[in-house]
Amino acid sequence: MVIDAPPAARGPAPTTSTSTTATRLVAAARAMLDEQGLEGLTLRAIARRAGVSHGAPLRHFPTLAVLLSTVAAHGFRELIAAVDAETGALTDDATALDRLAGAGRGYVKFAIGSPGVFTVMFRPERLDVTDPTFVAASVDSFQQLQDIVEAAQREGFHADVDSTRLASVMWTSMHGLADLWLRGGGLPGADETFGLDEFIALSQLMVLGRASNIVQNRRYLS
Amino acid sequence: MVIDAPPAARGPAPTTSTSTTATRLVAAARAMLDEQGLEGLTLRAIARRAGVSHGAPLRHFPTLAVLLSTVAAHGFRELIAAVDAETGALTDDATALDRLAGAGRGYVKFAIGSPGVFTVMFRPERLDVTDPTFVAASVDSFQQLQDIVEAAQREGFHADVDSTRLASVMWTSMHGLADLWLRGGGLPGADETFGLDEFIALSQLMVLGRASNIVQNRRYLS
DNA sequence: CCAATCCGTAGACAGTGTCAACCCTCCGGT
DNA sequence: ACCGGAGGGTTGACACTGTCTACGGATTGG
Repeated sequence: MVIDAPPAARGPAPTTSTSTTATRLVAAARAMLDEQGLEGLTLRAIARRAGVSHGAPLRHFPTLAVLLSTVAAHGFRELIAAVDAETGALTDDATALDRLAGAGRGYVKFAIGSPGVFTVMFRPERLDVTDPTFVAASVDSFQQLQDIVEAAQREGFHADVDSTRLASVMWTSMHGLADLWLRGGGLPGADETFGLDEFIALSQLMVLGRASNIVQNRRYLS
Repeated sequence: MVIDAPPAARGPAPTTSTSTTATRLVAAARAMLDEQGLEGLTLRAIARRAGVSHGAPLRHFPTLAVLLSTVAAHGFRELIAAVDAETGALTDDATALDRLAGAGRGYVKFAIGSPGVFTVMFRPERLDVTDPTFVAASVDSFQQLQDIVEAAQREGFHADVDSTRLASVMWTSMHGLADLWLRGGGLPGADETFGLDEFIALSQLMVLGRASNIVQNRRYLS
């Protein structure tokens, strides 16, 4: 019946130590998001998947919204890692603006690669948006972006603009692309020859300007 | 008990003709969205608000998702009107790029002014995204944008880019701003001196370039 | 005039989130 | 050595949800 690894059959702590019921609930929710998205993501279904009774989750999370906030917080940590991976893959001669473009690519590719978690991260109606670990993770994610933006500003990119506000605008441009792409499995005008990478490049061409496209064109526009 | 205008007390059609049960259900859902957003937007609550029994809605909409898709379709019609109003308010010497900027302002201002409907319009998990009237309304909304984009291209704005794809990118930039603004009641860096209008202008400064900002600066940046 | 159709009702059903009662197991203090 | 409490699991109940079905009354077309 239980698909994932069943937990403590009963009473005693398995004390594998990294496989507490709380973490297994979060993992179960995460797995369901990957497989089915938001659909059927209920408290009881998560509990079933984790192999516990329907009342068990409330011993660890006061409410479903808090459980999902924990999942979303993990999502933000993964997002940070994905952005790091994308910017870290740049060659040494990359400019700060190239890194900013890389951060945008990392953001969108994470969203499209993990649509379930990404979606729940931006469904405030299903989260407890005041949950401290959720808030901390999303603040850290924004700070990561702001750091990159500030580096680009030091190289002259819109140096006169407040860096927080500039980072906000960078965020909105990539977020809108990710959100609308996810909404309908693409965007008007997308086809085999012009896919996600091309849309990212086009969007960044407009937002970041031509200067940033030296690297982008080399990598993504043939 | 019933807050809105009660419908047919019983049997006979009131035949006010524009106040059928179907339209009143849509109006009730719309009113609830304006007042409480997504929260508590259930089939039965909509029925209560419309003054009918909980089974009545299914006589007119096969499912809650279809009812909400109808509400969302209305939202797209309103959005089209809001964009028309914003671009129509421009003076005669406005360029096509100014109109494009106006369309963006209209989009974001509609979203922030009617957050409930706007949000449901972009919650595919609560809609039947195959509903024909929903699809038609959203297609029309995109077409409206594309027409404006094409006019700007005729004036030289990124004339070499496919107009559908360019319109998609314009859409994502404003949509991301609206979505993230709604998510937290603002954006990092917003305050009394730098609000929504300023974020719109900053975003458009980057996406549309400096040329479009003659009008914008005059109107929104002091 | 009468049958069919429309459109409303009420009741049932499975499933939901949350709460309360219970119960077992572990651990620290005396 | 015991025992009391806490932690963390169980089950059952509650109000509520979306949808289905059976029912009933009015309107209307043949």
